[in-house]
Amino acid sequence: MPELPEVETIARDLATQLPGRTIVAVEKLDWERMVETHAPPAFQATLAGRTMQRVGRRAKWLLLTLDGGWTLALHLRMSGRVGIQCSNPSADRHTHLVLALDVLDEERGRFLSFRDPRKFGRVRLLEPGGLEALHTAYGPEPLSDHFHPADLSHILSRHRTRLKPLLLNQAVLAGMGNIYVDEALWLAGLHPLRLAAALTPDEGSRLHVAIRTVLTEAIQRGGSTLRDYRNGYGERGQNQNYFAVYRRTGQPCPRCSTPIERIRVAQRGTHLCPVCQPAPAPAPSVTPSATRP
DNA sequence: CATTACCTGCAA
DNA sequence: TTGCAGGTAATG
Repeated sequence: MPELPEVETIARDLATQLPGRTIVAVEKLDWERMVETHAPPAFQATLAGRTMQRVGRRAKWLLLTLDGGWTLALHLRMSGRVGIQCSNPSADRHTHLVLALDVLDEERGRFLSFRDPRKFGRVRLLEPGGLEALHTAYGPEPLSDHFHPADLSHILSRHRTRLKPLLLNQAVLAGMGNIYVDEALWLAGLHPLRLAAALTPDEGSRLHVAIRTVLTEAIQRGGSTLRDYRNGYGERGQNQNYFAVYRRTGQPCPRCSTPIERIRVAQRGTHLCPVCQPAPAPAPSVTPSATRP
């Protein structure tokens, strides 16, 4: 599901609603494996009475800063959805976590919910040390002011792998997923099977621009909704209407009109324009070429 | 690096 | 019925 732009959009929405609100109780928790750090009684005991101070994001984690140095971290994985509701959503069979919030007035939602039909989503309740570990587990934030072309060049040069699996690796670069890797590689004109370390300096800087452009535009459009994703208000994103290649197999490339192809890379459906993204030279054969005169 | 597992729902 | 899905961790 959500990649960086979707999680960022949710975080910005929640940031207008949650700071200052107090968690009264865990109203529902019916999928215990969702909470990785605590058994349900300790989870409830630690959360109850805490006030939310800030909402942020690191990689694809949504971070709710609580008083006392705690952080509630939510990962939506493939089908997770987070939102604030005025009426209790606990009856929904796919809503596995509901936090009851303090009552302010009729307008403000009183329930913070995590819905996830596939049950891949995860929750961690972290002390300061745990938050540090979470931060160091991930690569740089691609939209940070500190992420320069040289940082990407360095990443590319020190990995002997192909572009797509590299960009999907959260420990190397945080926040890219299947959609935005395909889109960024198309924008940069690079085939997903190219070897990272073999890019020219120009190709590296094109990729740097492409990554930041694709992510920034997706945030401006409120993220991409394929099926499950909704922002903090339950609304769909619009970025899916602007995909160049993702899930556009057979449709014309926006740049050259060649039909988009779909291949399998790193076990993921991968979309590309065979003209704009020329395939790398095939792996060297074991025997020398027999086509010599 | 590839495969499998984790889950459910939906389209082909 | 099969295969596929926005992610990641755990295996050979």
